[in-house]
Amino acid sequence: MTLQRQFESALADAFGKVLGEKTDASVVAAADLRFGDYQSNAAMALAKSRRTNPRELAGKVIEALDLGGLGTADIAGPGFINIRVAPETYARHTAELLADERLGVPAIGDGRTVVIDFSAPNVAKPMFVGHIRSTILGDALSRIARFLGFHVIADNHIGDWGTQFGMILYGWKTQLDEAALAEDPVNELVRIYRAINAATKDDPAVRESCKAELVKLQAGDEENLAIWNRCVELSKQGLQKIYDRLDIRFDHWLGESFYNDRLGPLVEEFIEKGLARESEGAICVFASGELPDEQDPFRIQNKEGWQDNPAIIRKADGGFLYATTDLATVEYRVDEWKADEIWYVVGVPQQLHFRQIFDASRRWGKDAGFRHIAFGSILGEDRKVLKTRSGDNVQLADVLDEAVERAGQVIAEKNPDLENAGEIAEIVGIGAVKFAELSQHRLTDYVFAWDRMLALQGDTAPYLQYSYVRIRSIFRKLEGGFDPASAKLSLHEDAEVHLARLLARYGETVPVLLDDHRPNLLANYLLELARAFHSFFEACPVLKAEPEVRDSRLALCELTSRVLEHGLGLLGIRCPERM
RNA sequence: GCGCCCGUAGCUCAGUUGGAUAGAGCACCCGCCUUCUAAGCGGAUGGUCGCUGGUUCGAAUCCAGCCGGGCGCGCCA
Repeated sequence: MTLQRQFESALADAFGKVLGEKTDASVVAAADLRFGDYQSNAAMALAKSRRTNPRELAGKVIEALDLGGLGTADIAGPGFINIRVAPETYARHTAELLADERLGVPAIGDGRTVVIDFSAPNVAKPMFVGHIRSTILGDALSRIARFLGFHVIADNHIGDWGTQFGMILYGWKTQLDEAALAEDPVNELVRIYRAINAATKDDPAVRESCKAELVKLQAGDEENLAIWNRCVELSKQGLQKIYDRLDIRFDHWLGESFYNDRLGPLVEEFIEKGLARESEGAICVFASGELPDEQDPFRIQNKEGWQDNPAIIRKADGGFLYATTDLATVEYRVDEWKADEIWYVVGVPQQLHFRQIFDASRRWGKDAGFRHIAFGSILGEDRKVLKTRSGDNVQLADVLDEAVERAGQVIAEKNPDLENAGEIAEIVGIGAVKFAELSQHRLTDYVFAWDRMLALQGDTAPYLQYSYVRIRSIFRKLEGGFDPASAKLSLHEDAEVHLARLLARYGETVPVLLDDHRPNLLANYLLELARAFHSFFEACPVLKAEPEVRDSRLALCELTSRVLEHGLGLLGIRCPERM
């Protein structure tokens, strides 16, 4: 059990004795080490509701408090209860964590099934930097949820059926370069897409031809279906290369096309059940009237007052849309996969869309714990959102290449004799890109800048990886064996105690990451841990210390390297042995 | 017009859900490599947390109103 939970339990008992009834007493890591290791504001909160003096209440609680020798408690200010943990407690706790393969992290998921929808690029287009957020965030959340005991289904809902296929089909038939296709399929698809896209702008005839190709495809024309199939396969192979580099795997790739057959019947079902009706030629889902207007995602207010803001599920021309596919997808995930929760890792602009989908799904009887895990936009230098459609967008593959290139330069400079330099540059460079994304609050918009995303010093993945590397280096130079399982720890130096203090907090940090789906809290924790380690490393020699001190410090090093490697692993970032 | 998000050090950003003297990184300045990897460590400088009120023992955090920025509001995804 984490120290935090032990203190909460002891404090709850003490409050129970004093107040004569069961209460919860939350304990958090102290804001400032001068106040102790942990603090509780429970006395102030409880005194308020009971109209008693908080300091007095805190005093009685401290008298009744039994910390079992883990530490000492005192009162401060208006009624804070501060807990100071004894170094021996940290020493013992560190030894316990070394024997625990979960590193102190409780499994809170309880086997519940959660479907995570992330990345979802369009086929026949490369991934741009804009895709980085959903892809990396979604993967990290998948790893975290899995470790916390959820049954995770990672689903890549690729855009394999959009209207862009009209242009691609027409381009394929009129100007495909077979040699270029063999060389670099995705690039060739992009080339014809762009060429036709440009042509449609000033030639209505081309536009009509594209539309005709799309209609033929949707009607099941064999030739067009075969071309479409080929395009999707080639695109998937291209995407897989990037996912391999990013070390990302999906359990399913059920794209839009997978739900095609369901769309027509779904719309009919919605009409039959009175969930949707015709309006201006289109079939729309409107407000239920069950909610007050201000809570209803299908109603928004404007000059004329409350107005319907429907989700269109069938166009006037009979075509289906984004909302239709998303509803079919919900149905499949709830009925076939028995999803208890569905998380959508999609940008914040689509908030309204998801509120409508979630509400419509519930009224339809397809209920799950829906979560739109929104994130902010990546902006260009002009502070405008990077548009996927504009041609000057930066490709994700180029960002990765540049990151690895820069990491390679640093290695050549600092450690020219390093073996496997190429492989390590890949681990470091890609780690840097991932960490730049994950260390930030997900809702923050940011301007894309090479130097910022590819920084290798300061609060970055390489900083964390470097602390791991320093530890591995110690163990390589260690003569004779060391058995972490039988290590006896005694902590004397401030740097030792502080390192142990942070190691104890890993199990307190990981479970809260999913409260609001924020991996950046883990990034913050890991940076703090690595800072503590680097300070320790400078202040406390390990190999040259007396045998008992040495073993104690080796135990700290061992646990630190395990937590760093594990924590980075939850973010999808690997650790090299040397760098 | 209505809704959502944002405004914190010169720059980029955190801030454990209302706690104590608001923290990191970058940049700048001063120190530290014959001792376990200097992608590092120690120190210095740097803030009216957009503005004004309110709620209370206590507000960067919650509420209201302004100012500034981003995004979204019927047949794209």
